[in-house]
Amino acid sequence: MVQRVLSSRGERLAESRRNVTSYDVARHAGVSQSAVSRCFKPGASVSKKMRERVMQSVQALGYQPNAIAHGLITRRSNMVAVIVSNLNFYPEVLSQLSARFMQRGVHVLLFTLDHESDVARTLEQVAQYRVDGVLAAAHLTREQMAPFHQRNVPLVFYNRSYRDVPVSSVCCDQVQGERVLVNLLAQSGRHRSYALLSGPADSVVSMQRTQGAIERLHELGIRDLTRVRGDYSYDSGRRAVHAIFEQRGAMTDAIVSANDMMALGCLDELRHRFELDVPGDVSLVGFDGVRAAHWSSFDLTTIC
Amino acid sequence: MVQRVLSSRGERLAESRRNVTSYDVARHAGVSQSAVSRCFKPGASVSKKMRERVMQSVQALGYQPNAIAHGLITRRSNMVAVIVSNLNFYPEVLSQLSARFMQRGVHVLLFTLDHESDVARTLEQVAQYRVDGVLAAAHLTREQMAPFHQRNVPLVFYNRSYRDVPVSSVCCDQVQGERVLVNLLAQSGRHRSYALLSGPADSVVSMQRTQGAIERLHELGIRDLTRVRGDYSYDSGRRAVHAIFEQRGAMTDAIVSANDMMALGCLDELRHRFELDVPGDVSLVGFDGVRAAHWSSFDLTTIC
DNA sequence: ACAAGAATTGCATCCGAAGTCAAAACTTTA
DNA sequence: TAAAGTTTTGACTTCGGATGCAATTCTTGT
Repeated sequence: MVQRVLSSRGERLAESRRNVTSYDVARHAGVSQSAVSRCFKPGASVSKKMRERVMQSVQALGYQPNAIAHGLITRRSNMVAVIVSNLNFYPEVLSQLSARFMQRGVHVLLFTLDHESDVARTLEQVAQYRVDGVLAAAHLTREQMAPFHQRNVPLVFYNRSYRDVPVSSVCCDQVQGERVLVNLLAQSGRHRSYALLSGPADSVVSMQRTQGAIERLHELGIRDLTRVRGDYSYDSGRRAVHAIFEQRGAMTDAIVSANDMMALGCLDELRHRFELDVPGDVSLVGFDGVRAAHWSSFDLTTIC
Repeated sequence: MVQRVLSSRGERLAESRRNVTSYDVARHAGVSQSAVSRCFKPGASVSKKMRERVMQSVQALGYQPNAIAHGLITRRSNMVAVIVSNLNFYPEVLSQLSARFMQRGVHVLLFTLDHESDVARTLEQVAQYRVDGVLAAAHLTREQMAPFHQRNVPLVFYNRSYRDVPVSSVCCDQVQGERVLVNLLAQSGRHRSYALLSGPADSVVSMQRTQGAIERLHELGIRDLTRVRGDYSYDSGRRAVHAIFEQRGAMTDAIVSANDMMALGCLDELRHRFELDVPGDVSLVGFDGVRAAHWSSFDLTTIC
């Protein structure tokens, strides 16, 4: 019975479009399928003669091992999920990440979040692909992390940390970072009126940065603070300048932005629309250290 | 015999860490595995009662269908490979792409190329994952495309086209585009000396754009042309300005850059290091239409 | 040349879900 | 209420490669 099954497998080789499998290679080389499989496993027990014979058939048939089948049996997909939010997307980081992973034979399965709304659905997908690890540049609740811990899937956060939850994360201290930036502004001692430009309401990172800024400003005895909210984009930074000036006239002479993109938007709007000098008339700090912030047109004060 | 196998499968349920499978759900709900499977297939023949019973067990056990196993049997991985080169990486495009694919239940498996050197290895990986389609923002030779055609895997190129090879590609006409940009420079009629800043030597896109520029400049009777090469990066744009001025003194008053990033580098270097006015003293055109090109600090002339 | 040991090889089975097909359960009709 | 038709359900096989184990072949030592 089993024999019949095996032989019918072989016979079907004749069929057209099917992908070449290890059985096909085995038949062509006159060896067992196990032998073929072993030839692709580094460090397996295979004689030189066998390896040659198999590899010849591999070449002849153009065999490519099926990573999906491999993943099923070994329970390792050799893929890591990278979850990024569409809004604050770090291109350099992603590209470097992928390159480094690929060097180690791991591939990046990309998940993007439009709004934090579909996090749950996205996490389901992540779970279904049985990825070997997850790198999240997005906020997860404790409940959302749990499945990964249960299944022993490494979960690492990028650019956000959690107090009281034992998860790995690669990030800077958002609160402390913002305090440092505020200090830089304050130490010149010449600012009359501060504005604070936050990110989206549901961004934990924005919350932490904003908190750091407010704390430090309060400690420094600064009370006069305009607060506006953006969405992390360049354009929202430009709009924010208008919002700020509407609230306070053009008094504001220091702006603390929750990220670099918005800061760049502010900067351009201040300089080109309002014809103000930055940092002469208005000082500005960002956060993230994106490439563009260092370009000589901007030379934005930023960190991370 | 087969029965024993099945029952031993069931018994192993008692083991600890294993992922919950459809067999586990079936056993818990007292139905067959096929039934569980059908409950996850839209439009399958399942009674309401059955679906409820199964879903209850699914909830109870926290079952997540295994996309790997699903992919193996259906021969559809629901993944598309996106191959991008590390150098010219279009963040917005990638993020939009991923979002749109995800809406359709397809996921992006990311492949990055450091140098065009490891293309072959990368393509092997792509093949092994049995992706349902490939989007390549990189140059492939005819031989490298062949396997995809043979296996009927849709292959689409982004931002590069091939003459005489029947492949889909989404891109603009590089040659014509550059001709248009040259026209824009030329029509002012006030430029004495042109410089052409190309991309990496192995970039076909750069070759085409450069070719378009040279053709058109020649047609316009412009002979005085400095040529330098960059690597598509902002920094290489800055360096290029020095290279250009070393070759021609500061005569050059029009620069055609093969992409926007380098153009922005040029622009910043011209303005802030050489204190020249752009576009007053030197005119500049890019190519790609990246976001930053439209920022008001730059307002770079670009297309695509 | 032969036994003991080491290195290879093949058989059978597994990974986890999907699809085929026939049996079973439920409806409708006469 | 029995026959005929329709819908559900389950048993079994399949996808393609990995692996434990026994069988086989190859080395060694004597």
